[in-house]
Formats: sequence, C-alpha cells, structure tokens
Amino acid sequence: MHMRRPATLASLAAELGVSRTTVSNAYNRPDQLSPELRRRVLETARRLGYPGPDPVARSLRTRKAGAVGLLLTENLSYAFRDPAALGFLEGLSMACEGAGQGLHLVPVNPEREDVAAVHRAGVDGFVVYSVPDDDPHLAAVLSRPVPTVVCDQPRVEGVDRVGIDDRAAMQQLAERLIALGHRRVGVLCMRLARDRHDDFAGTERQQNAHFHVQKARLAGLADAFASVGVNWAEVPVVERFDHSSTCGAAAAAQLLDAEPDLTAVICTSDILALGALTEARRRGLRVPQDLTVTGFDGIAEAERVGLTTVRQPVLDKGKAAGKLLLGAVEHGRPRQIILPTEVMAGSTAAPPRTAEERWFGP
Amino acid sequence: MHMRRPATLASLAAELGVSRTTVSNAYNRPDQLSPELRRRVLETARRLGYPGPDPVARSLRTRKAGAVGLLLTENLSYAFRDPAALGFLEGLSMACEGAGQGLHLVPVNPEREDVAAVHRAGVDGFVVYSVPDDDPHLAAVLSRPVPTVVCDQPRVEGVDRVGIDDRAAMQQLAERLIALGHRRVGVLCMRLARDRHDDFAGTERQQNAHFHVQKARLAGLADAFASVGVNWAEVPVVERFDHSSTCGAAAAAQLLDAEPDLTAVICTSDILALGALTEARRRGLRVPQDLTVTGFDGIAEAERVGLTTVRQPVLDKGKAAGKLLLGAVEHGRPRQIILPTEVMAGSTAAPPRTAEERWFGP
DNA sequence: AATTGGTTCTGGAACGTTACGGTCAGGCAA
DNA sequence: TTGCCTGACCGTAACGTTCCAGAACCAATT
Repeated sequence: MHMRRPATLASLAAELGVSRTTVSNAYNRPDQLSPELRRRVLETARRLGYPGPDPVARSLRTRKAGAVGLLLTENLSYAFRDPAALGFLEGLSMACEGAGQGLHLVPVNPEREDVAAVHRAGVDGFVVYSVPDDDPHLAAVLSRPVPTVVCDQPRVEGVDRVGIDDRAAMQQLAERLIALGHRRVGVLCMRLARDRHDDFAGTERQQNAHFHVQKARLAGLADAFASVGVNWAEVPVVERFDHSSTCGAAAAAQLLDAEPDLTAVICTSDILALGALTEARRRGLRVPQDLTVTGFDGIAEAERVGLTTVRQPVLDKGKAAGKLLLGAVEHGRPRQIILPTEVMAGSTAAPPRTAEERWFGP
Repeated sequence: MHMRRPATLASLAAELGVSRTTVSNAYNRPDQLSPELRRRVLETARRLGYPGPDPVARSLRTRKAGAVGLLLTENLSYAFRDPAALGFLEGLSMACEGAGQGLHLVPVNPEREDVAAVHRAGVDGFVVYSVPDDDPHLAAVLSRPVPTVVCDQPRVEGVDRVGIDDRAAMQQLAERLIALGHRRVGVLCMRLARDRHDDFAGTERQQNAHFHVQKARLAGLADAFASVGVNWAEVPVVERFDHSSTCGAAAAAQLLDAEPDLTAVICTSDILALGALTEARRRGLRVPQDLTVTGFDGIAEAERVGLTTVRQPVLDKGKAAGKLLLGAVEHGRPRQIILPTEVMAGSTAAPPRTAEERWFGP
C-alpha cells in the first residue's frame, strides 16, 4: 500500500501557479488576497487533501508553540487523583483555554531521571507544580529559554511564583488547637524528599526537606507550638511517601502505636487526615472528643465530613499561574502571587483531661 | 534590558570549530563522537547558555512531536470535574507516560466555533473523547494527517475506536427493572445535541441525537421496554444541557411534576442520578420503596450511596485509547475495542402497587 | 503625464534542526 | 604495497512554514 505524503503549502502553490506566501495568506491573512483567489486556494487545498499549514513548521517560524507545559513531579495520572492537584489543573486549564493556549502535560518517569521529555516539549512556557527543589526536571525546565511559573515551591531567582503562605496558615491552625489546650500532638506529613521514608522524621530531616510546601507547613507548626513552650524536637512527625488515605491511616496507626496519648493528630493534607479519621474510628476513638484530627487543603470530601482544615484556593492558584505565564511578556519583572487561605472550623474539641475520659467522657 | 537570543546549535558548532552534525550527535548519538569532544561540546554549551536542541526544530525535522492531542468538546475544566471523564483522562495519561509521550490538551472554546486550536496543535495523533458527531472540531481533527482514536463516539471510517456497548448495557439494566415489574418509568439524560434544550425530548430528538453515548443508552432502554409492550413514545425523557447533580435534581423535579406516578427514574449518568436522589428525598419519597433511581458509569460516589448503575471501565478506556494510538504504526487496519460493562445491583425495589403504598407501605 | 495610494501578489531568506551519504586518517591483514 | 575496515567527523539538503521588502497593476488625484 502506497502511503502518499500529504500535500504541502509549496506543492499547493505550485499547482495553483501562485507563490507560497499567497497560499499562506489564504489561511492566515484573508484580507491580503482577493476573495476569488482565496476561494480557489481553499478549494484546491480540499481537492489535493492539503490539511492546512503544518503546525510544527509554523511554530518554528513564528517561535510560538501555542501551548503551555505543565511539569508535575508525580506520575501524570496522580494529578487526576489528588483533589488539590486537580483543582490546580482545572484552574490552569481555564486560564489556558481563555488564552487559546494548549496545555501540554509533560510525561515524567518518576523512577528514571529522564529529563529528555522536558527538552522535547514544544511549549512557550512552563508551569511547575509542587516538585522538590532538587528535582532534575525542574533544573531542565529552568535551563530552557522560556518563561516559567512555579507553584507551591520556593522562590527561584528571576522566576514568577504562585502560592499560599503555608507556614502562616498552618501556624494559624495550630493556634486554634493550642487555644483549645492541645499540647501533646503528633503530625502526619507527605514526603519530604525524593527518597521513600515511611517512618518518623526528625527535625533534621524536616529542615532538609526538599518539598517546600511540607517544609513550610511543618515550620508553621513548630513556630506555634514552640511559642507555647512545646519542645518541637519531641513532637512526633510521621512521613509518608505515597499520598492516599490508606497511607494516612497506616501513618496514623504508626503514630498512635508509638504515642498513644496524643490529643491531636495534625495532618499536612486532607487526604492523610481522612485516613487518620478512619484509623481513629477503627481504634474506637471518638473524634473530636477523644482525638482531634486536622487536615489541610479544604477538599470537598474533607468539608463534607466536617474536618478542621485550611482551605486554600486551588482553582485560583491554577488560574493565577496561567495568567502570570501568559501575560509574562507585558510585565517585565518576576512577580509573586500569594493567595489567601482560611481556617475552616470543623470538629475540634479540647483535649480529654485524662486517659479515662476517652472512655467515660468529661 | 537586552534580551540576548539564545545560542543555536549552529553558533555552538562555529564556536567549537566543528560541524553542526557533530554538535547534534553530542546530544542525540553520543556513540558517534569521541568522549573527549563530546565533553567539550557540552561544556561549551553550558558556557554559552545553549539550552540543547530546539524541540520545535527537531520536531519539524524528525516529523515527531512527542505528544498526543486530546480533544474534548466541553471546557477543558469540565473534564476535571466529571468523574467518568477524569477516569478516562487518568488512563490515557498513564498510557502516554508509559510511552514517554506528552498529553496535549487542546483548548476548545465551546462558544465560538474556533477550530484553529486543532490546527495549531503540534501532535503525533489525536484522541477524541465524547464529542457530538457534528462537532466541527472533530472534523478538523479528522482532516489532519495523523492517526486518531475516537472514544465514546460512533464509528468513523478508517479511525480506531474505543468504547463500550452502551446500548446493550443500558438494555441489561432496564431488564432488571422490567423483571421487578417497573413499567411506568421516566428518563433523565444528558444533552443530545449542541443546542441547549433543558426540557422533554421526544423520540424524534432522541433519534437525531448527536451524542452517540446518550443516543445509544436511550436506544437500549427503548429496546428493552418496547419488548415488554411499553410504548416508548410515551415514556417521558427529560434532557439537560449541563451535567451536574444540581441539574439532575432539577430535571427530576420537572419529570416528577409532569408524571407523579412514575415508579422508576432511569438516568443516563450517575451524576444525574445523584441529583435525582436528592430531589426524591426532598419530596419525601423513599428510595427504592417509593421510587427506584438508577444511574450509569459506576463512579465512586454512586457506589457509595448504593445506586444501581452500570459500571464501565473508564480507566481502561483511557489506557486502551492511548495504546491504540501509540501503537498505531504497527498494525495497519483501523481497530475497535469494546470494553465490558457490569450492572451493579444497588438499591432497587419492585414498584409500589398503588399510590397509597408510597405512604403506608406494602 | 506624472504622482500618489492602495490592493494583490511574489521571491528569497530565514527559523534550527536532523538525515544521509560522504571523506579522511589510521590500523591491520595479506 | 594493496585493499579493506572502522571510528570520527563533515557538508549539503531537506523539513514546511512565515516574514520582509518590494514589484506589478489599477484607479484616482494632481
């Protein structure tokens, strides 16, 4: 079977006996030629099966790809499962759509450090969402000569940034718990670095964390509790590499096994918190009377079950990232957008005064 | 501020006094030059700030873009809200990731019929997910000389296809209701065409439906009920343009207002069904004793509330679409993959024998 | 008749890369 | 010496488009 190469703009021009420019104009600048000729061009195009100007060749010439690259550290598919990431994606896609730009999801193999996909992506700019600061993919993006916006990440010299004040938000949440009287708390957090470490994370590991968001949230907690005399180094922090409620439940189990008399479990994400709730229920602990559980993000499921959490505007984060990137030409200087957060009061209670209260009530 | 143009492969070659080919090989075929020279090339590249071969120019030359285009008829952001679409997206992204291909979400402005974005997308192939058969974007995709896979759509000549047997699945579901004795049923369906029609849809509109999936599901119902002597033309079908449970509730209200003595409301999606459940509750109707409600898709939320529905493998649909597209070169002929479905028995009951039973029980 | 202005169309020169078929030097066996 | 092979590198020709400066033509104005 003979696979005929599709017609090109040049072959179409030759067939018509006009210049290539004229054919190009027929598609891109209809006012530059007579309606009659344009009709003839388009008709001949249809006859020869010419599909219109090749997008790649056009991109090369115009130096515009018409798409924004999105880099996520996780599997692409993860983004479609984590509600917070999803909200971001939704907001970003709205911004792109509004500007007529495509959204190019860069395939990242989290196992291999294969940065080639970043170099292969024909895009006009990148949005980098929540990757560790030492991620080689991030470095690859920064090496590309296109504008970039980072989100939920530390500031990078000369690069626009979108985020929330994770540290202050978590501190606020902690202060509520402190006001209620909680002093013996434990923490569940997401991965702090690229290596799998499903265990307790000491202060050193916390301070060396490569995920800005997690590091900042832990720091916010440390701020708050240290200010009321709690020795942060003694606060147990359990880390989990994978992010699922199942994982959160397992982490909560590990935490409560080691420290059964905690009065509150603070989680750096709602997903983890939902798992913690499951584990608490499994142990027969009443929430919040026996144990207070808090989350972070403000996902729908969390608000449905009345979890105390920090609501962050994930949709707006995506939109802001898109707008920043797509309007990048106009304004010159790298900018930063910090969006507001809100502590959502869900079910919290003062800590039980004695262990007995867990069983007999106050 | 002077924005220096980034170095090109050619300028790097000139600086080094080697040919462009050699520089290219330093990146793409390390075995083609001596390690020493390669080291020098890469080092000079770093020194001059050469970011590596331009992806667009490479794509033009190699005729590979390294990305798959995805066309959705809705706002991109819609896809991130509908669980079924999301599952598809997740599966597709897994397939792409596995093959090292990017996923290029084509921006579609649903208001304007602006097909340009389809022509602008530098991709090696398209996946088209659930768009109406008369959608100009679909036509634009088909005009491009790249392989295409359609999903949840009617067969297109010479194009690979992935889907389920919507008609048979819905027929099966209907047969369960029929076996329970339901004869006076009403239907809630999603949009049947591109125009907004939030009202009853007669048989003519049903048969002229441009959304394959909806049309097939309605046809499955018609098959089943007609075979037990129900006059399908008299079965009320309420259509909704938007797809949300709020909308489903409103549609259910419209349906039940017009036909208060229905014994079952059959919905062509779980989202609509969840809305119908809400409306039933609002009216004080017990489900399933007073009114049976069924859905379609098998989303998590539906299974959680015990909705009777058809579970379809959305993740596998996405994966299959990706594999079909990315393996398209090897096999020649257009192929079709029909995935299995399963009726999930949730809460159904026989219809109440009289209207009084609704209030006093059987 | 010359000038102006506008529309319509043209030809050559990029855009930055990779494919392809070479050249050239040196080693090695006959 | 001759012939052959191999590793290392090179030069040219695409890839398919859009940009730019201008040419040709026609109508209207001076």
